[in-house]
Parts: sequence; C-alpha cells; structure tokens
Amino acid sequence: MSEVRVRFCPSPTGTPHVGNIRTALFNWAWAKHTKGKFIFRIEDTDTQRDSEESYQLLLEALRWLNIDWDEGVEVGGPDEPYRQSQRYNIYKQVVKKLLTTGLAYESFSTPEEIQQRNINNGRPAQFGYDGADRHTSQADKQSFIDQGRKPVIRIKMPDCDITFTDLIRGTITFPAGSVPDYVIVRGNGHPLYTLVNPVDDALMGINCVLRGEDILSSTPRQIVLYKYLKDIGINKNQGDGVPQFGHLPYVMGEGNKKLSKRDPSSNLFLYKDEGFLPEAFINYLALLGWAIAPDRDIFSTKDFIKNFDIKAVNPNAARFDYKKALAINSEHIRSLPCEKLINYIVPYMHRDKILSAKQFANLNDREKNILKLATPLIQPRIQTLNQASSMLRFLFIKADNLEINQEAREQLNQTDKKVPHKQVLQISRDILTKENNWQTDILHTILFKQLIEVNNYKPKIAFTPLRVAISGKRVSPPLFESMAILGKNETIKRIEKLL
RNA sequence: GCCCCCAUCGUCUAGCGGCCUAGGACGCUGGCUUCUCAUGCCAGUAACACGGGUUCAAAUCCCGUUGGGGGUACCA
Repeated sequence: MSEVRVRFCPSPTGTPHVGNIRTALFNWAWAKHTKGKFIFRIEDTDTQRDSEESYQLLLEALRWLNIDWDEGVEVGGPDEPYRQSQRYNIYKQVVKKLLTTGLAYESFSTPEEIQQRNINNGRPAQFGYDGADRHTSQADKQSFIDQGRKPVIRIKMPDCDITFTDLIRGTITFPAGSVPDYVIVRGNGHPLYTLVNPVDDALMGINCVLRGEDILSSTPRQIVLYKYLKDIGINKNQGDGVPQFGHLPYVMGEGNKKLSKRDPSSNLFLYKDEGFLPEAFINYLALLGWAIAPDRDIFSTKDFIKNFDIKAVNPNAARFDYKKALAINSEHIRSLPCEKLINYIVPYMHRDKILSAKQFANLNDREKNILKLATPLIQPRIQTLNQASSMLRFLFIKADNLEINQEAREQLNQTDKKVPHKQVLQISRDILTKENNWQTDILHTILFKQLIEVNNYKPKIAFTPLRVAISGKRVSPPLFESMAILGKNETIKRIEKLL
C-alpha cells in the first residue's frame, strides 16, 4: 500500500464548524498516524456564499488546534493552486476530454421538462433526471442552441450496481438505476462541486477520503467519475483510480439534530474564547466516535495520533455534550505544569483587561511571582481558561479598587446574624498587625487560634468576613494563601476598608 | 415515493458468539476530606429498541418491524 494521502477541503462559508473541524482532525490524525500526507484544499466554487473572511477563519481554526498540513493553501505543494477558484482552466480541460470521450454529454432539458416527462411516464415527480438527453440528436442540439438554450453537462452513469467498502461502515451497495446522470457543469459554464471535488482528488493523488456521512449518498456518482478520470488519464491514483472512503458520523447538537451552522454551539471559536485548551478540545472531539481504550478517555494529542485507527471509528452519530467537554478540559488544565498553565492564562487576562498591553508584553517580577504562587491555587478550581481572570483579578488590583460584590454582601448579612463582621475583622486586624512573619501557615495558625479557639467562632463565621474583605467575593482561592500573596500592608488595608 | 446510513445507561462509549447477573467516563445523588469554592477519595443511579431465526450458547451473526438521520439540486 502506498503512502496515505488524505485531505480536508472545506468551503469557506461562515464560521468554522465543530463537525467540520472534527473531520479535519480525523484526516490529520490519520495522516500523522500512517506517516502519510495531509492536504488542505479550499473548495470555493460557490461564488454566492464563499468569502475571504471565512477563509481566514478556517486558517485561524486549524492553527489554534495546531493542525498543520503538508501540502495546500499557504504552504504550497506540487499540485498548486489549492484554491478551486484558481483552477477553472484545469476543469475546463477535463470537461472537454469527458465530452469528447462520450463519458459526459450536453443536456438541454429544463427542470420543468424533466418533471413533466416523469409525470407523463407515470413516475413520481421527484424521480429525478431520466437520461433522455443521452439520445438527443446533433440536429436537435443545434436547434436548442439556436433557440438560445444553454446546456448543462451531465455524467453518463453506467447501468450497474455500485459497491464500495467504507472504512467505517463496511460494504455499501447502491443498486443500478438509483443514481441519475448528474450535472457537473451549469448552463452558464460554471463547474460544480460534483465535478471539481473528484477531479482535484484525482489530480492530487488523494487515495483516502474521510468526510462527513452527509455525502455518503453522493459516493457512487463520484466513484464513476474517478474511474472516468482514470480512463482519460488524469487520475494519479493506482488501480481503478477510486480512493478509499470513510464516512465519519455526524456531530449532533441538542435534540436529535445535526449540529447546524445556525446553532451557536457549532461555532469552533466559542470554545477558543471560553478558554478550552487546544489539546483538550482535540481530546473531546476525538471521543466523538472513537475510543482510545475501554477505560480511558483523557489523552494527549500525541497519544491520539499514536493510537488512532480510522477503521475503529464508530459509525453512529454522536451528540456534542458540553458538560463532558468541560470535564475533559478541566482534567487537562489540572494536569498542566504550572508554567504552561500560566502561559495559557496570561492572554485571557489581557483580554479581560486585568493585564494591560504593556504588562502583557512584559510581566514584571512581582506579577510573575503572583502568577507563580496563585496559579496552583486556581488550577483545580477552573474548568476553562477564562475563569482564571475573575479568580485572579483581586490579586492584581489595589485595595481601593476592590469591589465587594452583591453575593458577598448578602453572605455578610447572613453571618452578621451570629457575629457582626466588623467584630471579626477587628480581632483579625489586631492579631495580624502584630505579626511580622507573613507566611501562609503562620497566618493560618494565628487566626485559627484567635478566632476559633479563643473566641469560639464557627469557621464559617470567622472566615467569611475575611474572605470578603480580601477577595470581595463569597468564593475565593484559599484565604491564607491569598493573604500571603497580597502581603501584610495590602491585607490589612483591605480589612480596614470594611471596618 | 425511491436510494443509503444508523440503533448498548440521560450523554459519549467498551463489547466484534461463551470472560456480560454488560465495563469505563460525563452527568446526577449521597458520604468522607475541608477556611469558601473546587480538587481528591468512596458509594449509589441507569442501557443491549422490538419480533423472528441460526447456534449447545447471541448485546455480538441473519431477516423483518419500529424509530432516528441523510440523499433524491444548474448548493457543498
């Protein structure tokens, strides 16, 4: 078996879609696993819907996930160009050959005429094209042209069953007659996906096509075209020129619906913006239809590639479960070395305006130190990177700028019913003022002794006011650690602010 | 209408004829740990769509039914 050559060939319409990116991921992983080649081609033949902006977003999406490609747009390769909008000359030549060899033919029937013929012959109206123009005489064609009619070009489908072995689904057979002669070039001369997709695959030597199951039913007509392309000598694939196929299961959204473009949760960048780690998102996507082992579902991209097997992909559609994705992300965050997690968090803190552009560009020692001490504290507490910002914010501002949020105030009102928070804070302030050894365990010891043992307060009563004073919130990273990071001055300032 | 695909806990899945009174994970519930919230640990919850075959033996193979999805375009 020769080297595996797979491709990802999206149309640049709209925002990158989770299901689509999963297709890219599986192609990429299969290429990496087999040490084959991954080709990235753009199918921008739909001038109405394609846009340059969408193309840029596609690049950004793959780059975010660190999915790279061996040949294709931006990087070049032996089969340039890789954008179909720049390949019309090629398609024109191919169509000419298909026409002269009789494998394709001009068809003058209008959709209305086709439907009318079906009705007249007792077939259902939606029966499809009947192949009538195969037999249109040269004279009739000329008279249509004289009338100003422009023909579409159709592929002549052979009258036999078409069978192929799907990598994921096994043997699939389409009975003879179930696929009509289909259009490859519009009346206005514009080539269609039905033509250009197999043509480019043939020209680029794509021998393994992994794509969504939504195009499973167009496979038989493409198989015929691959063979015709072999016949006319423009198919680089071996044998009959037909690649292997693997039709990936759908990624479903809520209910039992394919995750649609309109569904906001289909937008890949949603997950980037929320602070998913690329590795974690890949991990989750890989789980949609594939399992690394019966009792394991957390793995690195490296392990994914090493173990991935397209033949082991499950054929049934998978629902995208946000909670599970979050859980996977949390696990990846927790297993990250502190330094790496900091590197991931800092851009989000800049985005959330906790770090200025200047700070973001060059963190000073104090800021670096806070991050180094505080990151391990929040690590088990965040599920996404953007949660880090709100948890870390209180450590990066001055006492004067610290806001006490509503929830925290309500909590104070609760504890005030037992012991007024000012009383707790006063005792704390007095004991802390005398302390010069400002370390986590010391702070823990002296406050515990004074508030819990001497004053006999319940922990909740004792520490809620302190927590609110220090962090401005009801829930925060561990109290004594936070106080140690803030330092004595800042800590006491915050306590006094509430007195 | 016709063609194709799919069918195990709520969800993602393991299972490829006997290791299955069906395993793991997420979720949910309860407990322990605890300065809040998390983490961590422990326990519980819950599934082979249905009906026929084949076989000594079926979640696993075959057929049918039902249900879901896709296609049937001068979109991709």
